[in-house]
Amino acid sequence: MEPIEILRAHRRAKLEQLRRLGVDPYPARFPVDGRVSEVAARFAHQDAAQLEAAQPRVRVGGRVTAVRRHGKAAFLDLSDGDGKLQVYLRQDVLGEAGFALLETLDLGDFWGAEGVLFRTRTGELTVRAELVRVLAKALAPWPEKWHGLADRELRARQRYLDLYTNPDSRRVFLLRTRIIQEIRRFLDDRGFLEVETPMMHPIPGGATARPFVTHHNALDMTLYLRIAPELYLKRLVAGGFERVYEINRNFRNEGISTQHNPEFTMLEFYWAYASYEDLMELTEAMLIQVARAVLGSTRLLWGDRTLDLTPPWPRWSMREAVLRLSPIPPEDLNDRLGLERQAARLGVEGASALPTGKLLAEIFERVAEESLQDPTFITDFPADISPLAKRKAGEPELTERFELYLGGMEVANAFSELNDPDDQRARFEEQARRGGGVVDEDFLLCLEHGMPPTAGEGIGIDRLVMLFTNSHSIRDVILFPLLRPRET
RNA sequence: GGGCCGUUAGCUCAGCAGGCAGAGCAGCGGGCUUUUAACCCGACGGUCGGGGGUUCGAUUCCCUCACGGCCCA
Repeated sequence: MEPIEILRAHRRAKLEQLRRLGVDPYPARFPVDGRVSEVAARFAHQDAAQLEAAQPRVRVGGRVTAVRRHGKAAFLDLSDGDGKLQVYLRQDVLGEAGFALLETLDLGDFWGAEGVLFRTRTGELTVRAELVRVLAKALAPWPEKWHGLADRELRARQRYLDLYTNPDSRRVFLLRTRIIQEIRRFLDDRGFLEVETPMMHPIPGGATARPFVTHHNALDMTLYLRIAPELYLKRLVAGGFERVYEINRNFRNEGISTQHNPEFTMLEFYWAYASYEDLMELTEAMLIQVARAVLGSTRLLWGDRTLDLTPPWPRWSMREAVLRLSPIPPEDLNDRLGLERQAARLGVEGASALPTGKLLAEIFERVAEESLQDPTFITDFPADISPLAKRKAGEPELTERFELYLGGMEVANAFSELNDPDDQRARFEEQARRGGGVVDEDFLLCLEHGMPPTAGEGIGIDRLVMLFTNSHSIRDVILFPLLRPRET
C-alpha cells in the first residue's frame, strides 16, 4: 500500500470505530455560541480570577488543528481559520467512554466541545470540556501544522487547505470582499444602480479580445462568453438608467500570466451627462475611500516601494508620458515615419502595417507603463485604438479617454462614450476591416434612438486587489484560478 | 512563445563535486491529568515527476517530455 493510502486507511478505520461505538461521524447540527475566534475575543480580557468567579459556559465547534495528549488528559486546538480556542479534556470529567473518543481523533477533524472557560497556568484561555462531540471526520491527511501548505500550486488547487493554514491567504480574500463591498457602497451612495447584463453574447463586443465560444442547443445558436459588458450597459443608459454599474466576470480566451486569468472580475460603470474628466475625479475619490476603509491608509505597500494615493494624480497625455519617460525626441512622435522607426527599434513586429495611433500606444506600453508606479492618468488616446470613445473636440485623431496606471499596471480604462451613431458605425466597420470585430447593428440601432452624453469606466478588480494586498500574482487574489487539470 | 529556477515520504524541507535515500511534522505502538511547534521511548513510511542516454554503478551528470514558479514578450 502507498504511504498515503495507509494514512487514509488509519482514518477510515477510526471512522468505522466511531460507527461501532454508535457515534455518528457526520451529525447534522451542533448549535454553538459563536465562532471560536469570536468566543476567544469575547473573553480575551478576562483574567484567571474573573473567569473563576464567572464560570462562563461556552459551546464551540471547529477544526482540530493540534492535539497534545497527556495520558488521561489532552489539549486540543479548535480553529476556525481566523483564530483558535484551546479545549482541555480530562478523563475524570468526561468519563472513560467520552475520553476514549480521542482514540478516533485526527488532525483536520471537526469537533464540538462544551464546558466552562478558564485560564491555564500559562494563561491560555481554555474550555474545560464536559462534553465533546465528533462533528465531521476528516479522511484525508492534514497539511503540516507549522508551515502549512507552501506549494503555490497546491495552495491554489486546494484553496480550502490554504485558507485554513495560511493566515495571509485568508487576509487577502477577506480584503478582496471588503474592497468590493466598499466600491458598491461608494457607487450606491452616488445614485448608481447595480445591474446584471448578459454573460452570453450573440456578438462579442465592447473590447478587443478572443472570446470563448459556446453553443445554445435549442436555438442552435453560437454564443460567446462576454469579453466586456460595455455595449449592454450603454443600452441601459439609453434606456434611462442614467447611472449604472456592474461588477462581474469577463472572459478572454488569451494567455495566462501573473496578471491575466481567463476569467476576471471587472467593475464597469456609466454616468450620463458626465465626461471622462469627471471620471478622473470620481476615480480618485473612489480609490481613496476604498483604501481608507479597508487599509486605513492611502499609502499602498507595493513590493519594495510605497504607492501614494494622495490626490490630485498627475494627468499626462500618452505623448507626454512617452516624452517624459524615454529619450525619444518629440519630432519622432509627429509623423508616421518617426513612429514606425521608434516602434521597430523597440521590437514592435510589423510596425509598418499598424495604424498610426497603435504605434504610439505600442511605444507607450514599452517605454512608460512599468515606470508608472504612483497613480497616473494617461489621457489623449489615439482614436484608432479607441473605437468606442468620443473624439476630442478640435483633435479628431485623439479621444476623450484615459487609463489609470498604478504600480506599473493598467487598473482603469475610461472615456466619454461615443454616442454619434454614424461615427460609431464607421469605427465598427474600420475595426471589422482589420479583423477586429463584428458590427453590432443592434447597438447601433440603440444609438440611433439616442444616448445622452455619458462617461464610462472599467476597473479591473483583480488587479486592484493585487495592489491593495501587495500580491504580485493574480492567482493569489482569485480563489480558484484556472489551472491545468492534474493528471491522476 | 522565450529565459531562469524547481519537482525527493501525506506535509515542510535537507542531501547528491556518481557508491546502501535523510530530518522535522503527520501517521503507528508505548508512557505521561495545565500542555501549546508539548515532551520521552520504539518501530514504520520512498517509482528521488515520466522516459531515454552516459557509466561497473544515476536521486546526483546529459537529453527529452510533463507540470509548476518567477521574469520577459
